[in-house]
Amino acid sequence: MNHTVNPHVSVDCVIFGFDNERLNVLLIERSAGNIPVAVQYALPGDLVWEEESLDDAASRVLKELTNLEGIYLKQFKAFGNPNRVNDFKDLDWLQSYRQQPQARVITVGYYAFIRMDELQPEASSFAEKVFWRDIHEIPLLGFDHNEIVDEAIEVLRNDFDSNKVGFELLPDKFTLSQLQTLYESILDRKLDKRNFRKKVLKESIVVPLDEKQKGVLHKPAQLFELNQ
Amino acid sequence: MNHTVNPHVSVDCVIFGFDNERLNVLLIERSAGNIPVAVQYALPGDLVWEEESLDDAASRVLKELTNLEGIYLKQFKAFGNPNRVNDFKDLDWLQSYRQQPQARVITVGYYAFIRMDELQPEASSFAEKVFWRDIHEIPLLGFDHNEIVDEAIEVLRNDFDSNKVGFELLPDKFTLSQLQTLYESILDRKLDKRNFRKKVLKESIVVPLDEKQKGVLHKPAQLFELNQ
DNA sequence: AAACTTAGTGTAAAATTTACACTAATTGCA
DNA sequence: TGCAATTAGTGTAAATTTTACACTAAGTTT
Repeated sequence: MNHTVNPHVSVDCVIFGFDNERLNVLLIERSAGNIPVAVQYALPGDLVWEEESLDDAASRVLKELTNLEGIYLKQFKAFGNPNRVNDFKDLDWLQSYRQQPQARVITVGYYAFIRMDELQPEASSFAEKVFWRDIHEIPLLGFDHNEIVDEAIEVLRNDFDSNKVGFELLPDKFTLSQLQTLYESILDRKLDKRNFRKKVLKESIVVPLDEKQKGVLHKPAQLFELNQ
Repeated sequence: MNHTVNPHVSVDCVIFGFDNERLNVLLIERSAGNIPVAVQYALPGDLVWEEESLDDAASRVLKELTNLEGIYLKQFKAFGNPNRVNDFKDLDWLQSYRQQPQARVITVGYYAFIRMDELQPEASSFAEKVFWRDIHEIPLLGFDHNEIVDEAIEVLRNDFDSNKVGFELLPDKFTLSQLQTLYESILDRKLDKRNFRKKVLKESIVVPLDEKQKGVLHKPAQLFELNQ
Protein backbone atom coordinates (compact mmCIF):
# COMPACT_ATOMS: atom_id res chain seq x y z
CA MET A 1 0.00 0.00 0.00
CA ASN A 2 2.72 2.39 -0.99
CA HIS A 3 1.63 5.16 -3.29
CA THR A 4 3.36 8.30 -4.31
CA VAL A 5 1.24 11.16 -3.23
CA ASN A 6 0.78 14.30 -5.30
CA PRO A 7 1.09 17.05 -2.68
CA HIS A 8 -0.54 19.68 -4.86
CA VAL A 9 -3.98 18.26 -5.53
CA SER A 10 -6.62 16.90 -3.21
CA VAL A 11 -10.21 15.77 -3.47
CA ASP A 12 -12.84 16.58 -0.86
CA CYS A 13 -16.14 14.75 -0.74
CA VAL A 14 -19.51 16.13 0.26
CA ILE A 15 -21.31 12.90 1.10
CA PHE A 16 -25.06 13.27 1.25
CA GLY A 17 -27.31 10.98 3.23
CA PHE A 18 -31.08 11.04 3.76
CA ASP A 19 -32.83 9.92 6.96
CA ASN A 20 -36.35 10.08 5.52
CA GLU A 21 -36.72 13.54 6.92
CA ARG A 22 -33.72 15.63 6.09
CA LEU A 23 -30.69 15.78 3.92
CA ASN A 24 -27.43 15.28 5.80
CA VAL A 25 -23.73 15.69 5.12
CA LEU A 26 -21.09 13.34 6.46
CA LEU A 27 -18.38 15.17 8.38
CA ILE A 28 -15.18 14.02 10.02
CA GLU A 29 -13.44 14.91 13.20
CA ARG A 30 -9.80 15.42 12.78
CA SER A 31 -7.10 15.37 15.39
CA ALA A 32 -5.64 18.53 16.58
CA GLY A 33 -1.98 18.84 15.75
CA ASN A 34 0.38 20.20 18.29
CA ILE A 35 -1.81 22.82 19.85
CA PRO A 36 -4.57 22.27 22.39
CA VAL A 37 -7.71 23.16 20.58
CA ALA A 38 -11.31 22.15 20.60
CA VAL A 39 -12.35 19.37 18.29
CA GLN A 40 -12.16 20.21 14.63
CA TYR A 41 -14.51 19.28 11.87
CA ALA A 42 -13.92 18.95 8.16
CA LEU A 43 -15.01 17.26 5.00
CA PRO A 44 -13.47 13.91 4.20
CA GLY A 45 -10.74 14.20 1.60
CA ASP A 46 -7.22 13.25 0.74
CA LEU A 47 -4.37 14.06 -1.56
CA VAL A 48 -4.47 12.44 -4.95
CA TRP A 49 -2.01 9.64 -5.74
CA GLU A 50 0.25 10.23 -8.68
CA GLU A 51 -1.12 7.32 -10.65
CA GLU A 52 -4.81 7.78 -9.98
CA SER A 53 -7.39 9.96 -11.70
CA LEU A 54 -9.39 12.53 -9.79
CA ASP A 55 -12.46 10.31 -9.90
CA ASP A 56 -10.47 7.34 -8.63
CA ALA A 57 -9.11 9.43 -5.78
CA ALA A 58 -12.60 10.44 -4.74
CA SER A 59 -13.78 6.82 -4.95
CA ARG A 60 -10.86 5.74 -2.78
CA VAL A 61 -11.65 8.35 -0.15
CA LEU A 62 -15.23 7.11 -0.07
CA LYS A 63 -14.23 3.48 0.10
CA GLU A 64 -11.81 4.13 2.94
CA LEU A 65 -14.34 6.14 4.87
CA THR A 66 -17.52 4.19 4.32
CA ASN A 67 -16.34 0.81 3.08
CA LEU A 68 -18.79 1.17 0.23
CA GLU A 69 -18.09 0.87 -3.48
CA GLY A 70 -19.88 1.89 -6.63
CA ILE A 71 -21.17 5.00 -4.95
CA TYR A 72 -22.68 7.76 -7.05
CA LEU A 73 -20.03 10.45 -7.31
CA LYS A 74 -19.93 13.67 -9.26
CA GLN A 75 -17.26 16.31 -9.50
CA PHE A 76 -18.71 19.76 -8.96
CA LYS A 77 -15.96 22.35 -8.66
CA ALA A 78 -12.28 23.06 -8.16
CA PHE A 79 -11.20 25.29 -5.29
CA GLY A 80 -7.85 26.99 -5.45
CA ASN A 81 -7.74 30.28 -3.67
CA PRO A 82 -4.15 31.14 -2.73
CA ASN A 83 -5.32 32.03 0.79
CA ARG A 84 -7.37 28.98 1.54
CA VAL A 85 -5.20 28.42 4.60
CA ASN A 86 -5.46 31.40 6.90
CA ASP A 87 -6.49 29.88 10.18
CA PHE A 88 -3.79 28.73 12.57
CA LYS A 89 -5.69 25.54 13.32
CA ASP A 90 -5.66 24.55 9.68
CA LEU A 91 -2.01 25.40 9.35
CA ASP A 92 -1.24 23.39 12.46
CA TRP A 93 -3.12 20.42 11.05
CA LEU A 94 -1.25 20.63 7.78
CA GLN A 95 2.05 20.69 9.60
CA SER A 96 1.16 17.57 11.51
CA TYR A 97 -0.36 15.57 8.71
CA ARG A 98 1.08 16.61 5.43
CA GLN A 99 4.52 15.88 4.08
CA GLN A 100 4.66 19.23 2.37
CA PRO A 101 2.50 21.53 4.51
CA GLN A 102 3.67 24.61 2.68
CA ALA A 103 2.52 23.31 -0.71
CA ARG A 104 -0.39 25.08 -2.28
CA VAL A 105 -3.18 22.58 -2.68
CA ILE A 106 -5.94 22.71 -5.27
CA THR A 107 -8.99 20.82 -4.12
CA VAL A 108 -11.46 19.23 -6.45
CA GLY A 109 -14.86 18.90 -4.86
CA TYR A 110 -17.08 15.86 -5.37
CA TYR A 111 -20.53 15.11 -4.05
CA ALA A 112 -21.80 11.61 -3.39
CA PHE A 113 -24.91 9.78 -2.17
CA ILE A 114 -24.95 6.95 0.30
CA ARG A 115 -27.61 5.26 2.36
CA MET A 116 -27.19 6.36 5.91
CA ASP A 117 -27.84 2.86 7.21
CA GLU A 118 -25.16 1.35 5.01
CA LEU A 119 -22.36 3.39 6.49
CA GLN A 120 -19.71 1.19 8.01
CA PRO A 121 -17.15 3.59 9.34
CA GLU A 122 -13.58 2.47 8.88
CA ALA A 123 -10.51 3.78 10.51
CA SER A 124 -8.94 5.82 7.76
CA SER A 125 -5.82 7.85 7.32
CA PHE A 126 -7.74 11.07 7.40
CA ALA A 127 -10.65 10.63 9.77
CA GLU A 128 -10.93 9.60 13.38
CA LYS A 129 -14.66 9.89 13.70
CA VAL A 130 -17.46 10.51 11.29
CA PHE A 131 -20.91 11.85 11.93
CA TRP A 132 -23.92 13.08 10.03
CA ARG A 133 -25.14 16.64 10.22
CA ASP A 134 -28.31 18.18 8.78
CA ILE A 135 -27.38 20.45 5.86
CA HIS A 136 -28.93 23.38 7.72
CA GLU A 137 -26.75 22.76 10.77
CA ILE A 138 -23.24 22.53 9.47
CA PRO A 139 -20.68 23.62 12.09
CA LEU A 140 -17.63 25.70 11.38
CA LEU A 141 -15.31 23.52 9.30
CA GLY A 142 -11.64 23.68 8.46
CA PHE A 143 -10.15 25.48 5.50
CA ASP A 144 -12.80 26.57 3.02
CA HIS A 145 -14.94 23.51 3.66
CA ASN A 146 -18.05 25.47 4.58
CA GLU A 147 -17.88 27.10 1.19
CA ILE A 148 -17.40 23.71 -0.43
CA VAL A 149 -20.51 22.35 1.31
CA ASP A 150 -22.62 25.34 0.29
CA GLU A 151 -21.49 25.04 -3.29
CA ALA A 152 -22.22 21.31 -3.38
CA ILE A 153 -25.76 21.85 -2.11
CA GLU A 154 -26.33 24.52 -4.75
CA VAL A 155 -25.03 22.26 -7.51
CA LEU A 156 -27.10 19.34 -6.25
CA ARG A 157 -30.23 21.48 -6.43
CA ASN A 158 -29.42 22.47 -9.97
CA ASP A 159 -28.58 18.93 -11.00
CA PHE A 160 -31.77 17.69 -9.43
CA ASP A 161 -33.77 20.20 -11.41
CA SER A 162 -32.21 19.25 -14.70
CA ASN A 163 -31.78 15.51 -14.37
CA LYS A 164 -33.24 14.24 -11.18
CA VAL A 165 -30.37 12.77 -9.23
CA GLY A 166 -30.32 11.51 -5.69
CA PHE A 167 -32.60 8.47 -5.77
CA GLU A 168 -29.67 6.47 -4.44
CA LEU A 169 -30.42 8.10 -1.11
CA LEU A 170 -33.61 6.07 -0.77
CA PRO A 171 -33.94 2.46 0.38
CA ASP A 172 -34.74 -0.22 -2.20
CA LYS A 173 -38.38 -0.06 -1.20
CA PHE A 174 -39.93 3.20 -0.28
CA THR A 175 -43.23 5.01 0.02
CA LEU A 176 -44.28 7.90 -2.13
CA SER A 177 -44.23 10.09 0.94
CA GLN A 178 -40.58 9.26 1.48
CA LEU A 179 -39.89 10.11 -2.11
CA GLN A 180 -41.74 13.35 -1.71
CA THR A 181 -39.79 14.23 1.41
CA LEU A 182 -36.56 13.59 -0.50
CA TYR A 183 -37.65 15.97 -3.25
CA GLU A 184 -38.63 18.57 -0.68
CA SER A 185 -35.32 18.23 1.18
CA ILE A 186 -33.28 18.71 -1.94
CA LEU A 187 -35.38 21.54 -3.33
CA ASP A 188 -35.91 23.08 0.10
CA ARG A 189 -39.58 23.74 -0.50
CA LYS A 190 -42.91 22.05 0.13
CA LEU A 191 -44.69 20.20 -2.65
CA ASP A 192 -48.37 19.45 -2.80
CA LYS A 193 -48.96 15.75 -2.09
CA ARG A 194 -51.72 15.21 -4.60
CA ASN A 195 -49.84 16.95 -7.38
CA PHE A 196 -46.58 15.23 -6.50
CA ARG A 197 -48.11 11.73 -6.57
CA LYS A 198 -49.86 12.44 -9.83
CA LYS A 199 -46.68 13.67 -11.47
CA VAL A 200 -44.37 10.94 -10.22
CA LEU A 201 -46.80 8.19 -11.22
CA LYS A 202 -47.26 9.77 -14.58
CA GLU A 203 -43.53 10.03 -15.23
CA SER A 204 -43.07 6.32 -14.44
CA ILE A 205 -40.12 7.07 -12.17
CA VAL A 206 -41.36 4.41 -9.74
CA VAL A 207 -42.93 0.98 -9.95
CA PRO A 208 -45.50 -0.17 -7.38
CA LEU A 209 -44.67 -3.29 -5.37
CA ASP A 210 -47.12 -5.90 -4.08
CA GLU A 211 -46.35 -4.83 -0.57
CA LYS A 212 -47.35 -2.32 2.03
CA GLN A 213 -45.71 -0.79 5.04
CA LYS A 214 -46.14 -2.63 8.31
CA GLY A 215 -46.23 -1.46 11.89
CA VAL A 216 -46.90 2.17 11.25
CA LEU A 217 -49.21 4.35 13.28
CA HIS A 218 -51.30 5.32 10.36
CA LYS A 219 -52.70 3.85 7.20
CA PRO A 220 -49.96 1.63 5.74
CA ALA A 221 -48.52 3.09 2.56
CA GLN A 222 -47.88 1.10 -0.56
CA LEU A 223 -44.23 0.41 -1.29
CA PHE A 224 -42.52 1.29 -4.53
CA GLU A 225 -39.16 0.71 -6.12
CA LEU A 226 -37.28 2.71 -8.70
CA ASN A 227 -38.01 2.00 -12.32
CA GLN A 228 -34.63 0.96 -13.73
CA MET B 1 6.21 40.91 -14.62
CA ASN B 2 7.96 38.18 -12.69
CA HIS B 3 5.63 35.62 -11.22
CA THR B 4 6.32 32.30 -9.64
CA VAL B 5 4.51 29.71 -11.63
CA ASN B 6 2.78 26.71 -10.07
CA PRO B 7 3.82 23.89 -12.37
CA HIS B 8 1.04 21.57 -11.20
CA VAL B 9 -2.09 23.46 -12.05
CA SER B 10 -3.26 25.09 -15.24
CA VAL B 11 -6.41 26.69 -16.54
CA ASP B 12 -7.73 26.15 -20.05
CA CYS B 13 -10.35 28.40 -21.56
CA VAL B 14 -13.10 27.44 -23.96
CA ILE B 15 -13.90 30.85 -25.40
CA PHE B 16 -17.23 31.00 -27.19
CA GLY B 17 -18.04 33.51 -29.91
CA PHE B 18 -21.16 33.92 -32.02
CA ASP B 19 -21.19 35.15 -35.63
CA ASN B 20 -24.96 35.51 -35.88
CA GLU B 21 -25.17 32.07 -37.38
CA ARG B 22 -23.13 29.61 -35.39
CA LEU B 23 -21.42 29.17 -32.12
CA ASN B 24 -17.63 29.15 -32.37
CA VAL B 25 -14.70 28.30 -30.16
CA LEU B 26 -11.43 30.21 -30.14
CA LEU B 27 -8.46 27.96 -30.74
CA ILE B 28 -4.75 28.63 -30.80
CA GLU B 29 -1.92 27.41 -32.93
CA ARG B 30 1.07 26.43 -30.97
CA SER B 31 4.60 26.06 -32.16
CA ALA B 32 6.02 22.69 -32.69
CA GLY B 33 8.85 21.93 -30.35
CA ASN B 34 11.87 20.17 -31.69
CA ILE B 35 10.27 17.82 -34.09
CA PRO B 36 8.97 18.65 -37.55
CA VAL B 37 5.27 18.22 -37.30
CA ALA B 38 2.20 19.71 -38.87
CA VAL B 39 0.66 22.70 -37.17
CA GLN B 40 -0.86 21.95 -33.79
CA TYR B 41 -4.05 23.29 -32.32
CA ALA B 42 -5.07 23.67 -28.72
CA LEU B 43 -7.22 25.58 -26.30
CA PRO B 44 -5.72 28.71 -24.81
CA GLY B 45 -4.47 28.14 -21.29
CA ASP B 46 -1.58 28.65 -18.93
CA LEU B 47 -0.15 27.53 -15.66
CA VAL B 48 -1.51 29.28 -12.61
CA TRP B 49 0.71 31.73 -10.74
CA GLU B 50 1.39 30.96 -7.13
CA GLU B 51 -0.30 34.07 -5.85
CA GLU B 52 -3.36 34.09 -8.07
CA SER B 53 -6.70 32.35 -7.72
CA LEU B 54 -8.00 29.99 -10.39
CA ASP B 55 -10.48 32.62 -11.57
CA ASP B 56 -7.75 35.25 -11.75
CA ALA B 57 -5.58 32.92 -13.78
CA ALA B 58 -8.36 32.35 -16.27
CA SER B 59 -9.02 36.09 -16.50
CA ARG B 60 -5.34 36.68 -17.14
CA VAL B 61 -5.25 34.12 -19.93
CA LEU B 62 -8.23 35.80 -21.53
CA LYS B 63 -6.77 39.28 -21.16
CA GLU B 64 -3.47 38.20 -22.67
CA LEU B 65 -5.15 36.49 -25.56
CA THR B 66 -7.94 38.88 -26.42
CA ASN B 67 -6.97 42.13 -24.69
CA LEU B 68 -10.45 42.19 -23.20
CA GLU B 69 -11.39 42.51 -19.54
CA GLY B 70 -14.49 41.85 -17.53
CA ILE B 71 -15.34 38.90 -19.68
CA TYR B 72 -17.99 36.46 -18.54
CA LEU B 73 -16.10 33.44 -17.21
CA LYS B 74 -17.30 30.28 -15.51
CA GLN B 75 -15.39 27.30 -14.20
CA PHE B 76 -16.91 24.09 -15.42
CA LYS B 77 -14.68 21.12 -14.59
CA ALA B 78 -11.28 19.91 -13.47
CA PHE B 79 -9.37 17.47 -15.62
CA GLY B 80 -6.69 15.33 -14.08
CA ASN B 81 -6.28 12.00 -15.73
CA PRO B 82 -2.78 10.63 -15.04
CA ASN B 83 -2.40 9.79 -18.72
CA ARG B 84 -3.50 13.07 -20.23
CA VAL B 85 -0.17 13.25 -21.99
CA ASN B 86 0.22 10.26 -24.26
CA ASP B 87 0.92 11.80 -27.63
CA PHE B 88 4.52 12.49 -28.56
CA LYS B 89 3.60 15.87 -29.97
CA ASP B 90 2.18 16.97 -26.66
CA LEU B 91 5.17 15.66 -24.80
CA ASP B 92 7.48 17.43 -27.19
CA TRP B 93 5.60 20.67 -26.66
CA LEU B 94 5.81 20.32 -22.90
CA GLN B 95 9.54 19.76 -23.11
CA SER B 96 9.98 22.89 -25.13
CA TYR B 97 7.69 25.19 -23.20
CA ARG B 98 7.40 24.06 -19.65
CA GLN B 99 9.98 24.35 -16.93
CA GLN B 100 8.90 21.08 -15.43
CA PRO B 101 7.59 19.06 -18.37
CA GLN B 102 7.42 15.89 -16.30
CA ALA B 103 5.10 17.41 -13.73
CA ARG B 104 1.59 16.10 -13.63
CA VAL B 105 -0.73 18.97 -14.40
CA ILE B 106 -4.33 19.30 -13.27
CA THR B 107 -6.29 21.55 -15.58
CA VAL B 108 -9.29 23.53 -14.51
CA GLY B 109 -11.59 24.29 -17.41
CA TYR B 110 -13.36 27.60 -17.82
CA TYR B 111 -15.75 28.76 -20.50
CA ALA B 112 -16.12 32.38 -21.54
CA PHE B 113 -18.11 34.55 -23.94
CA ILE B 114 -16.69 37.26 -26.13
CA ARG B 115 -17.91 39.23 -29.09
CA MET B 116 -16.14 37.95 -32.14
CA ASP B 117 -15.66 41.44 -33.50
CA GLU B 118 -14.05 42.68 -30.31
CA LEU B 119 -11.19 40.22 -30.44
CA GLN B 120 -7.87 42.00 -30.61
CA PRO B 121 -5.35 39.24 -30.76
CA GLU B 122 -2.23 39.89 -28.75
CA ALA B 123 1.04 38.14 -28.90
CA SER B 124 0.96 35.99 -25.81
CA SER B 125 3.27 33.59 -24.12
CA PHE B 126 1.16 30.64 -25.10
CA ALA B 127 -0.35 31.40 -28.52
CA GLU B 128 1.12 32.35 -31.82
CA LYS B 129 -2.09 32.52 -33.77
CA VAL B 130 -5.72 32.37 -32.84
CA PHE B 131 -8.69 31.47 -34.93
CA TRP B 132 -12.37 30.72 -34.58
CA ARG B 133 -13.85 27.39 -35.38
CA ASP B 134 -17.51 26.31 -35.52
CA ILE B 135 -18.27 24.03 -32.56
CA HIS B 136 -19.22 21.26 -34.97
CA GLU B 137 -15.90 21.48 -36.75
CA ILE B 138 -13.30 21.30 -34.04
CA PRO B 139 -10.04 19.78 -35.32
CA LEU B 140 -7.90 17.35 -33.40
CA LEU B 141 -6.45 19.27 -30.48
CA GLY B 142 -3.58 18.66 -28.11
CA PHE B 143 -3.75 16.76 -24.86
CA ASP B 144 -7.37 16.13 -23.83
CA HIS B 145 -8.58 19.42 -25.22
CA ASN B 146 -11.21 17.87 -27.47
CA GLU B 147 -12.75 16.34 -24.39
CA ILE B 148 -12.58 19.69 -22.63
CA VAL B 149 -14.40 21.40 -25.50
CA ASP B 150 -17.13 18.75 -25.60
CA GLU B 151 -17.65 19.04 -21.87
CA ALA B 152 -17.83 22.83 -22.02
CA ILE B 153 -20.50 22.71 -24.69
CA GLU B 154 -22.50 20.25 -22.64
CA VAL B 155 -22.25 22.41 -19.53
CA LEU B 156 -23.14 25.54 -21.49
CA ARG B 157 -26.29 23.84 -22.75
CA ASN B 158 -27.25 22.88 -19.24
CA ASP B 159 -26.45 26.32 -17.85
CA PHE B 160 -28.45 27.92 -20.61
CA ASP B 161 -31.45 25.77 -19.76
CA SER B 162 -31.35 26.64 -16.09
CA ASN B 163 -30.30 30.28 -16.10
CA LYS B 164 -30.05 31.62 -19.60
CA VAL B 165 -26.43 32.60 -20.06
CA GLY B 166 -24.67 33.71 -23.21
CA PHE B 167 -26.30 37.01 -24.04
CA GLU B 168 -22.85 38.57 -23.90
CA LEU B 169 -22.30 36.91 -27.28
CA LEU B 170 -24.70 39.34 -28.93
CA PRO B 171 -23.99 42.90 -30.04
CA ASP B 172 -25.44 45.78 -28.02
CA LYS B 173 -28.27 46.07 -30.53
CA PHE B 174 -29.70 43.01 -32.10
CA THR B 175 -32.76 41.66 -33.86
CA LEU B 176 -35.04 39.04 -32.43
CA SER B 177 -33.97 36.73 -35.22
CA GLN B 178 -30.38 37.04 -34.09
CA LEU B 179 -31.43 36.24 -30.56
CA GLN B 180 -33.37 33.26 -31.81
CA THR B 181 -30.39 31.99 -33.78
CA LEU B 182 -28.26 32.29 -30.64
CA TYR B 183 -30.76 30.19 -28.68
CA GLU B 184 -30.87 27.64 -31.49
CA SER B 185 -27.07 27.45 -31.71
CA ILE B 186 -26.68 26.83 -28.02
CA LEU B 187 -29.56 24.37 -27.76
CA ASP B 188 -28.76 22.77 -31.12
CA ARG B 189 -32.38 22.66 -32.17
CA LYS B 190 -34.82 24.76 -34.16
CA LEU B 191 -37.33 26.93 -32.39
CA ASP B 192 -40.59 28.20 -33.83
CA LYS B 193 -40.29 31.91 -34.66
CA ARG B 194 -43.76 32.94 -33.57
CA ASN B 195 -43.54 31.08 -30.32
CA PHE B 196 -40.01 32.29 -29.64
CA ARG B 197 -40.93 35.94 -30.17
CA LYS B 198 -44.00 35.62 -28.00
CA LYS B 199 -42.03 34.03 -25.19
CA VAL B 200 -39.06 36.37 -25.24
CA LEU B 201 -41.25 39.46 -25.35
CA LYS B 202 -43.34 38.12 -22.53
CA GLU B 203 -40.33 37.37 -20.35
CA SER B 204 -39.08 40.95 -20.78
CA ILE B 205 -35.56 39.71 -21.55
CA VAL B 206 -35.25 42.40 -24.21
CA VAL B 207 -36.25 46.02 -24.66
CA PRO B 208 -37.27 47.40 -28.09
CA LEU B 209 -35.21 50.29 -29.46
CA ASP B 210 -36.45 53.15 -31.63
CA GLU B 211 -34.39 51.82 -34.49
CA LYS B 212 -34.50 49.35 -37.32
CA GLN B 213 -31.95 47.48 -39.32
CA LYS B 214 -30.66 49.20 -42.43
CA GLY B 215 -29.36 47.92 -45.73
CA VAL B 216 -30.71 44.44 -45.49
CA LEU B 217 -32.16 42.47 -48.37
CA HIS B 218 -35.45 41.98 -46.65
CA LYS B 219 -37.88 43.75 -44.41
CA PRO B 220 -35.77 45.61 -41.85
CA ALA B 221 -36.08 44.16 -38.40
CA GLN B 222 -36.59 46.18 -35.26
CA LEU B 223 -33.57 46.41 -33.01
CA PHE B 224 -33.59 45.42 -29.36
CA GLU B 225 -31.21 45.61 -26.46
CA LEU B 226 -30.93 43.50 -23.34
CA ASN B 227 -33.06 44.47 -20.40
CA GLN B 228 -30.52 45.08 -17.63
C1' DA C 1 -42.32 45.42 -61.80
C1' DA C 2 -40.97 41.08 -60.21
C1' DA C 3 -38.13 38.03 -57.53
C1' DC C 4 -36.23 36.94 -53.40
C1' DT C 5 -35.74 37.03 -48.58
C1' DT C 6 -36.60 37.66 -43.97
C1' DA C 7 -39.77 40.38 -40.37
C1' DG C 8 -43.81 40.19 -37.95
C1' DT C 9 -48.18 38.30 -36.45
C1' DG C 10 -52.70 35.10 -33.78
C1' DT C 11 -55.41 31.15 -32.83
C1' DA C 12 -56.18 27.21 -30.51
C1' DA C 13 -55.22 22.61 -29.04
C1' DA C 14 -52.39 20.03 -25.94
C1' DA C 15 -49.75 19.67 -21.94
C1' DT C 16 -48.30 21.05 -17.53
C1' DT C 17 -48.68 23.47 -13.26
C1' DT C 18 -51.20 25.17 -9.43
C1' DA C 19 -54.64 25.11 -5.84
C1' DC C 20 -57.71 22.88 -2.95
C1' DA C 21 -60.65 18.77 1.31
C1' DC C 22 -62.06 14.58 2.86
C1' DT C 23 -62.25 9.55 3.82
C1' DA C 24 -59.36 5.26 4.70
C1' DA C 25 -56.63 2.45 7.68
C1' DT C 26 -53.37 1.55 11.02
C1' DT C 27 -51.46 1.67 16.27
C1' DG C 28 -51.85 2.89 21.03
C1' DC C 29 -54.41 4.18 24.94
C1' DA C 30 -58.28 4.64 28.16
C1' DT D 1 -64.34 -1.46 22.31
C1' DG D 2 -64.11 3.08 20.89
C1' DC D 3 -61.54 7.09 20.24
C1' DA D 4 -57.52 9.85 19.15
C1' DA D 5 -53.86 10.68 16.36
C1' DT D 6 -51.61 10.31 12.20
C1' DT D 7 -50.48 9.73 7.63
C1' DA D 8 -52.13 7.40 2.87
C1' DG D 9 -54.66 8.13 -1.03
C1' DT D 10 -57.64 10.59 -4.16
C1' DG D 11 -60.06 14.34 -8.40
C1' DT D 12 -61.51 18.64 -10.22
C1' DA D 13 -60.67 22.59 -12.51
C1' DA D 14 -58.56 26.97 -13.25
C1' DA D 15 -54.37 29.07 -14.74
C1' DT D 16 -50.33 28.94 -17.28
C1' DT D 17 -47.16 27.30 -20.60
C1' DT D 18 -45.95 24.77 -24.65
C1' DT D 19 -46.78 23.28 -29.23
C1' DA D 20 -48.28 23.61 -33.97
C1' DC D 21 -49.45 26.12 -37.86
C1' DA D 22 -49.64 30.39 -42.86
C1' DC D 23 -49.62 34.66 -44.82
C1' DT D 24 -48.66 39.64 -45.65
C1' DA D 25 -45.13 43.44 -45.11
C1' DA D 26 -41.01 45.72 -46.52
C1' DG D 27 -36.58 46.10 -48.02
C1' DT D 28 -32.68 45.30 -52.08
C1' DT D 29 -31.42 43.72 -56.58
C1' DT D 30 -32.21 42.70 -61.33
